[in-house]
Amino acid sequence: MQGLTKKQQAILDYMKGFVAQHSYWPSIRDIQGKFHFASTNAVFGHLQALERKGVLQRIPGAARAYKIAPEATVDTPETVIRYEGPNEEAENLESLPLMGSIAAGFPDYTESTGAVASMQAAIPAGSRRRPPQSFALRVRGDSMIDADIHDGDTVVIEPGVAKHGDIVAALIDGETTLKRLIKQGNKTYLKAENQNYPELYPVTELVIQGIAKSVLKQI
Amino acid sequence: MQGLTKKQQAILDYMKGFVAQHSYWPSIRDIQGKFHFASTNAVFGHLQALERKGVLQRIPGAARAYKIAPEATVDTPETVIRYEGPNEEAENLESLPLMGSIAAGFPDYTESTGAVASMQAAIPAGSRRRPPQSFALRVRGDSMIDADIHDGDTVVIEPGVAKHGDIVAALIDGETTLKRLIKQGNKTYLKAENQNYPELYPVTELVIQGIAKSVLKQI
DNA sequence: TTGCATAGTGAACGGATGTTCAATGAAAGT
DNA sequence: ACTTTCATTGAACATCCGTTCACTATGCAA
Repeated sequence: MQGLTKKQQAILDYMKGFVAQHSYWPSIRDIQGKFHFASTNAVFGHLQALERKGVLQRIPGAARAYKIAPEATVDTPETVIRYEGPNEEAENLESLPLMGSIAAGFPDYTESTGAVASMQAAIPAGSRRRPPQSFALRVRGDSMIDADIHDGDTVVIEPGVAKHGDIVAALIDGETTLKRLIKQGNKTYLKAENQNYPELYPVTELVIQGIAKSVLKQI
Repeated sequence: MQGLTKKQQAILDYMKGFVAQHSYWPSIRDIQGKFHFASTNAVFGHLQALERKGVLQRIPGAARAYKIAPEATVDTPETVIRYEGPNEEAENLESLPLMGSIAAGFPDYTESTGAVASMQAAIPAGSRRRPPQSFALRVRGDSMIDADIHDGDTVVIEPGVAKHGDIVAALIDGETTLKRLIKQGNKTYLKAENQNYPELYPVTELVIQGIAKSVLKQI
């Protein structure tokens, strides 16, 4: 049960990004096209590997249907946050599965890759009533403590167009990080809310998975 | 651009709920089965209607692939907190209405409860392993700011036996207040976490509605 | 009445998509 | 050297699933 291969990680990242962008999963042939495989079976094998390693769950026979396995590592209860309108039926309710953890620090690979492997991006569709497509992420790291977001907190992420000053979940080097979005002219930065961290983190290509709307803190 | 039909709304809600639970969209036949249609075309027509009305976007030819149009109307977010185990079915869920708002200050205002009546907290029906019965309360007042609980926050309350040091929702003079429970010998106090408030609030008869387990903060 | 949108049945088509079989080669561990 | 795992090709299969066609029925507005 070791870490993921480079390509497995890349495929997983692509799937996460795809889902975050489209709100539905890619087909095997979508992935095949992206990675220029000559056979769908190449993708199929990787997906099997991802499932065998426990980071992805396939739904046999169903098209564009996957689940990201919740983090197997030690953590507190699988908290789920849900938005709901008044007087709604139970079946109409929406839950935000806890997709995994999010790094609040910049990716530094001093530690092994295993811990970071099982992140998840967005999924879900959303509620017409309130959040369009929301999901919850557990925060790891301390780079946002000045924004009162600490290690172990759970943030609710909503997809949407991020503005200057928003706290966003962004995909950097295959890992989702939580940072404040800074726009200066035509340049974009990600800023950690921690005096001990470098002020601005310039980015050219940026995949924003959503905007942090609220924080759930364990007392 | 009139509103949705009852059935259109129901189908849309079902799709949203399905995605929230499974992290992938339902197929047309999934919907068909749910609503006991004899033909897939019944669903197909409704999906077309939903798309024509602009609330749903189909991706032609792609299976289980949809997008939900962001909602135009703006209203106050009806935030609800919910605990759930992984891989839980929606049918097992039950929702309990929110009790109202909770005063984080000692009872001093005389306010009606009407404004906050419509929130709901939901918990899984079957799973005893997680919170037995949880509910959410919106915090009013500032008496717990030293515990990082501010006005407007939402706290998740779990029934249970409160220990010394727990933050509890207690009923005082007919109003629920949020305080830290202090036990000294055989005496019990409620303590506000605010330097400007009196340290201890002695109580003889105490109705504890639950223990605050987590806080949801709007960013 | 005449439309027109909504709502539905029943059957069928065809493409999209997951899945399997056979086979090759490289890298890594025994 | 031998086995295992990983990575990939190529072709084909089975079916899931979106889509279309033909037809019926209701309620509503012009």
